[in-house]
Amino acid sequence: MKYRISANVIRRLPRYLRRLTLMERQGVERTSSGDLGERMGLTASQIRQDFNCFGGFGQQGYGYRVGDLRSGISSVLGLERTLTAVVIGAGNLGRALIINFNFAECGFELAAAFDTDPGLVGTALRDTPVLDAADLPAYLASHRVDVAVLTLPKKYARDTALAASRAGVRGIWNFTGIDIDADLGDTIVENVHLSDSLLTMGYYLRGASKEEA
Amino acid sequence: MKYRISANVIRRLPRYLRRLTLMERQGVERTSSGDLGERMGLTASQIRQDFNCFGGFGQQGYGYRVGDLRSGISSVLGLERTLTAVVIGAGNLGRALIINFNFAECGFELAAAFDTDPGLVGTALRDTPVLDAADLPAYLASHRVDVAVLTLPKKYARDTALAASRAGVRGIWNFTGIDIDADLGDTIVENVHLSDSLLTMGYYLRGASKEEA
DNA sequence: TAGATTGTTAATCGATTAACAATC
DNA sequence: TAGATTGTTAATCGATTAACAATC
Repeated sequence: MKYRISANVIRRLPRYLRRLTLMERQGVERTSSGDLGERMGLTASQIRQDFNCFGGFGQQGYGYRVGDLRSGISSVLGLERTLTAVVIGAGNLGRALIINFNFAECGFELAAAFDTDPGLVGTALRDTPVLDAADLPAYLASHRVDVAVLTLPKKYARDTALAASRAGVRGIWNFTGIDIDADLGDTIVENVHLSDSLLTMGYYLRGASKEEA
Repeated sequence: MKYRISANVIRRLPRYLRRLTLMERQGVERTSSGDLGERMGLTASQIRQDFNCFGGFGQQGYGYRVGDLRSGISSVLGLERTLTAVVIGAGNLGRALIINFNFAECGFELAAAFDTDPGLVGTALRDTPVLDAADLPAYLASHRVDVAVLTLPKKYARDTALAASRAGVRGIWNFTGIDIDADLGDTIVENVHLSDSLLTMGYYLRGASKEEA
């Protein structure tokens, strides 16, 4: 049990979880660092190192039981404790998340969405009520909200994040495409920059064709 | 000029580009590794190392001209050469990308979207025509498409990726939430797992409150 | 010129890989 | 027991940081 787990390891945990969930569904009951490494493109060594950050999930000479490993990692991520989220901005992206994204599988309950569109306010999207954005401050004051999902226009991002943070929201999942680097105290901000991912792929694509030429 | 640029450096380039674009808009004309590092939370050393992978963008004793640096990085990413993309699946997420995502800024032209919904086929979403998914093979055969954006249901992901790859598509930007690890030759797959990002934040959120308790 | 800041080399740090004794 | 595979320590590799001469 290491004192401090590196961010690299933490960022691999969701991948492990995903793969193990898949294997469990496929009926695979047993695995080993070698087997898992092959499936995931990692070395057996790295996998054993990673798992040993949290104390032995495995059994010498046998390997790992898929179910135990999955629930062990799930527990390291804290998934048995459900946190509460609200989506702020029910445009296309907000709706996509509300309707398609599996918050529960990530240990979150999606309690409500907020929007300014009078045509949306009062409706529900797949069991999630859409409330008036004007009522957000009152809502945050009276409900425990752990995470605010920002899917509203860029220009409101900063102020909304600041207000949410001051109202006790502890995490901001930010899809607005701008970096929120205001002083939010110890509110954690996870900036999702889809463009980073496409730009990176673009680099490799263009590089690849350059070598051909 | 290093022989091989590490993936770590490449993944930082979009962040540099974003920040420099912002600074340019704000009218900042000049910067230094120290200044930029402070703005971005990186060390001056690292920034100089990163930039020197591509040959000096700066001037000793002066620093970097923001515009030059931005266009230098833009050029490293290959943004002057436009690639072509199509979105496959015009549900909420697909529409969110078509309508809100700035493909042009990432060096892509969004040529078309594909869906099976007869109510959508034939319409246009912000200048992007929505075509019948049944015509996708014919389209790929007759148009150069560099990247397919997968925003369709999970179950079609693998087959669609395979078909696209065989039809000459060189990159798959995959939002379906499953890892596509079929043998796609040298087609590059960029899997976007939004859940990874939320799970990671969840880990830190839960950890933070544990320490409080 | 003097001051500032790069480009680049050297030192440190951390992460990955290899090796192997422990043990199921 | 013999074979397999972990947990863990040691070795390697790469990435970040520090230092400093070059130079604008």
